[in-house]
Amino acid sequence: VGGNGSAGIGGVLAVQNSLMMANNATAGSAHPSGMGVGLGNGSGSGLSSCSLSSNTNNSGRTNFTNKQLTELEKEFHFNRYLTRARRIEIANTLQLNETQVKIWFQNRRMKQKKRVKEGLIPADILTQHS
Amino acid sequence: VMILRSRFLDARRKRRNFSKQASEILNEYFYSHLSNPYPSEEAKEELARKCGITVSQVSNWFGNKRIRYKKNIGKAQEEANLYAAKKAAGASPYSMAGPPSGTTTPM
DNA sequence: TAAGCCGATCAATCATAGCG
DNA sequence: CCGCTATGATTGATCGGCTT
Repeated sequence: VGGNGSAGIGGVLAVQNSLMMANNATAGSAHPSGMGVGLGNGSGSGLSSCSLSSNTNNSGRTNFTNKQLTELEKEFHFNRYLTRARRIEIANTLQLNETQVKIWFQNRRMKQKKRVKEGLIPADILTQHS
Repeated sequence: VMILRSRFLDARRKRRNFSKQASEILNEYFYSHLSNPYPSEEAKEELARKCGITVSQVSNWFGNKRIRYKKNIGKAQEEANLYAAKKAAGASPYSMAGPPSGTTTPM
């Protein structure tokens, strides 16, 4: 089922492994808000070409490698927020766009917030207050 | 290769289908608000309570439902539509406005 | 004015549950 | 017991709104 055409053998393969786990705190604020209505949408996908070292699927989804995810996680624990310089450095090292690194951190923050919210994951290191 | 492959089956995808009743409640809400199937945070909390699941699970359910509903339209989905029509007839303090389509959705 | 973040959602995919 | 479909969860990326 290899969904994606990840190499058949001896390739990168790799399915969602268990690369998660982290903790932290920082509460945010949740606010409801009115928004678009109705279903429908229509993501305009205008993809084409691009066969560089980006492993994007048929859609515009990038499949990060374990290495990339590991590095991002490591960096995240070090700092949940990136500075422009750091972002550039990481993007360069991992061969990703600055935007992808930025987005990854944003999603990661949300993910953690969610975990703290319901799940009890926490403990978080970095509670430097009171 | 493929080694690593999910070391330990994380408790994440170890899902358990929601109870029939929970699905009833969720579907009722969904079809009763087809014109805008986006429950507010408060609504999600209440649905979560009634269904005995978490708010995230409610969000996941609606997310999946919306997408999968679209991918069908014109299938058993319309059939499920009468689901709401039936229940809504009984009690539905919500407003049903413009349904997805009159008859058949040309496309 | 532009850039970043948040919150919600989308869309594709994974992995398992459940039924025939 | 096996194969297939239904369904819950994960996640890179997008959208609108607000802040800096």
